[in-house]
Amino acid sequence: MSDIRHERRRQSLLDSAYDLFLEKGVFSTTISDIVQHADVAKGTFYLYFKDKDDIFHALVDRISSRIIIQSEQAVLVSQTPDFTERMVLFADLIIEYFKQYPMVLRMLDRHFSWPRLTQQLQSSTDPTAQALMEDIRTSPVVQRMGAEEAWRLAFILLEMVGATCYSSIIENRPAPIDQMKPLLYGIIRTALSPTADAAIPDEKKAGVQ
Amino acid sequence: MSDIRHERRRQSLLDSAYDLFLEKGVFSTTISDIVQHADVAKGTFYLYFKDKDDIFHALVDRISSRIIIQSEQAVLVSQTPDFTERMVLFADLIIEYFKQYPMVLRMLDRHFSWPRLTQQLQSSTDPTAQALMEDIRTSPVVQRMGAEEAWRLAFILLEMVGATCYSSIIENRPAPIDQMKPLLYGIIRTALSPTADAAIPDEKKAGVQ
Amino acid sequence: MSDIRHERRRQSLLDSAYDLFLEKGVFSTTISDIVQHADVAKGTFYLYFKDKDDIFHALVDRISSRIIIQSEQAVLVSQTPDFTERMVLFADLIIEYFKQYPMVLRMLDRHFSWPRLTQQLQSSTDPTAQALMEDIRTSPVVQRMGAEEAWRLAFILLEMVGATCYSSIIENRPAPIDQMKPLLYGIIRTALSPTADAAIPDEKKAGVQ
Amino acid sequence: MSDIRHERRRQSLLDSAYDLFLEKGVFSTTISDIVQHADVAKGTFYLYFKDKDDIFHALVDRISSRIIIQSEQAVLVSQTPDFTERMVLFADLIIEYFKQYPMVLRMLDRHFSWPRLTQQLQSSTDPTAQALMEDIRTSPVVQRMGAEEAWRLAFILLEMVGATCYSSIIENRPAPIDQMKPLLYGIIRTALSPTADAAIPDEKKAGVQ
DNA sequence: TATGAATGAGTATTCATTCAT
DNA sequence: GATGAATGAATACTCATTCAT
Repeated sequence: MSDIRHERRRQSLLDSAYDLFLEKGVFSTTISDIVQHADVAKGTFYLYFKDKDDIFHALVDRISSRIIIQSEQAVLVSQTPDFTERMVLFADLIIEYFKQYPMVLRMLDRHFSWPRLTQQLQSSTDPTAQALMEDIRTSPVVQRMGAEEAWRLAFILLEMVGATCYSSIIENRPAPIDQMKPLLYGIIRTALSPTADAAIPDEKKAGVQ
Repeated sequence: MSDIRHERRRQSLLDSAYDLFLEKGVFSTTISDIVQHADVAKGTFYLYFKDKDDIFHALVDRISSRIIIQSEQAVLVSQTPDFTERMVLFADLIIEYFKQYPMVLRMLDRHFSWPRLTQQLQSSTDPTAQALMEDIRTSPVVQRMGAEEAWRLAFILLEMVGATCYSSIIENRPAPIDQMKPLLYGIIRTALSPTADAAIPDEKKAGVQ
Repeated sequence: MSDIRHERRRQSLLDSAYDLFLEKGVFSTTISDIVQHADVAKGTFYLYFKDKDDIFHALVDRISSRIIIQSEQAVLVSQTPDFTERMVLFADLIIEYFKQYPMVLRMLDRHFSWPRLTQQLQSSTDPTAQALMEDIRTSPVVQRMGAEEAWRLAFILLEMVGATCYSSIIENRPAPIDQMKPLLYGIIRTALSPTADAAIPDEKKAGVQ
Repeated sequence: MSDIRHERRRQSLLDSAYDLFLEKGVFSTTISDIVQHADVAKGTFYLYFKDKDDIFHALVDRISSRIIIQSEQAVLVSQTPDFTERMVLFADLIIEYFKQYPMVLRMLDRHFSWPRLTQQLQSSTDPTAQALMEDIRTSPVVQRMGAEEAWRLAFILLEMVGATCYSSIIENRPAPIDQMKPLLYGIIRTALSPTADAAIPDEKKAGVQ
């Protein structure tokens, strides 16, 4: 299958981009750098990717998926019984990942994002990804709020975690990430707990103005 | 006063950058564009700013301050008695601003951020900025959690609002901003309400891992 | 042969640089001028040379070689029997060349130099260059002083000729080159003559101090 | 006297240029650098010098004079009886100076030159400079060859020494300066000795061609 | 498919010089 | 004389993209 050769080469370019983006930053890495490091010809790049932005987003997707799946695997292993605590653990594992690999976080440049992921994860054949999807689908939160609403909530919480990681770990503000964690987890817990629903206002109250 | 001339010229360059960044995007705007639009010589730019990044960040600060102050003014006018509701209103006004001026949001490119702001606001002589600072300082949340902790909470909530605005308004996901609002405000209300504190775990529970 | 295309293009850039350096001077000639005159794209220049200095030195080498070889050809044609007189004739031909093409001398800007040349000439496949090398190697001076010492002497004499040409022809001092010639040739003759050796002090006398 | 202030400031600019030219090279030093280091305003520079070239040449003259005078002083102290040996010693002292301060040699960039100097020295009121002039004027060489011819010879020999120093000390070729010295001094000795005159050809023989 | 030489548009930045104060 | 803010011309160099082989 030439498809295998094709995919292997594509991955080789992604690997190359990953190394260089981490090392020199996305901006300073040129397509010349990438092909040189991947040991293919200049023109070959364009057979696989449209431009630097294209390969960057493909890379963001790959990394994000891996972080998500890796974290979910650890969640499954932990056999945490409570859904909310599973989600807190999930968030914690992601934060720990970024703590350990801050350069990855810097590279992602706030592009670590849930919605982009859900698309991928939902169509993923990876069993761990499917387990995560299933866990959320059958969660009490979805049953209480409905799937749509629950996804949005999950989205907001992940954005919150991602944005806070970026500011705290990369820009060192407003405080070290370990001091931000209790607050983040507190918010996640209350947001997912049944009592939290009460705080959600009626539609009419939504627009405060 | 040569200082006045100096400041006026600086503002003129910032105005020029603002117009062009909004119109053509930050990346596509060149220093040449900026000086031409401001009607000063090329070299003059470098007397005021180091490079494009420098003027961009100066601009982000200026815009962010203005949005904050403008929103706080409306909050003051509303005479909302409850602190939590003042904060929800404050968030709402910011969201409405970005809804109305999505290009500003795009321009800020996720750089609308609380900590960068607090530094400025705290040293600001603007009465509205001082009123905001005072309101937070004397809030029940600060009294309950302590100033440090409260600032971090505020920070997280603002990051959450900003990140959600960006995704929702600019990238149209996962849902229109009006559908995100109830969830955001719910989270803000519970986070600021006294009962929320119960959800904040002890230090020992913080590290889930 | 891609090598032939490559070399042809390189020479074309050198030709272009030669024309412009002579016409406008090295300083006033820009890379843009060179590529325009050579009718290639800007970027192409950088595939062949690092910067203006790089092409300048490549050009100096090319010109110097040509002057040397051309002069040696005339020496061979003259069938001058005596080695010393061959060398004086050789110097004279170089001086005459610079007299005829003062702009070349100006362009070389005192970079016409023997050691840089010997490297090239020694590895040259040009029969005239090889004849020159052979003539020197088998000269009585080499036999008397040893090769090392003789090369150094030749070097000093060529530096002397070059520096005097520059001052005399380009800066008109201290006198017209024709009035400098007798002195130069006198020095060359005594330096190469057997009796000159007597004047070369012992090592101990070398450090006057 | 405002003249004193003027001269002091001029010297201060020259000092500044000297420091910076040595440290960063002539090319990389800007007029801004010079005025900043001299602690005067930009415009002031132009009250004293036309441009960078102007101050550079003023500096070359100052340095060259100092080296010459300093060397002549040592010659006078040595009380060497023979004129030729005084000249060899003089050359040696110059070489030793450049050996000790190669950066000065680099800065002079082959502009250390006799004719430029003679003008200055001849009009100099410095007693050492006058002693040097007098020594040459009354030398046997001048008596034998005539003043004109002798000056030209001196010129050639100084050019030879300067060019050889530059190549040897700065560009390390063709050999260390200490190995070049015996040859240089041999040439100087024979050139100044009475027997050397014999080698100077008649006018008709001058043009070898 | 793959190559990599050639392209050339595009831009930041420097710095000598001026001149109103 | 002295200042230094303002000027703006001038230029090197990069790098994404193409296309003939």
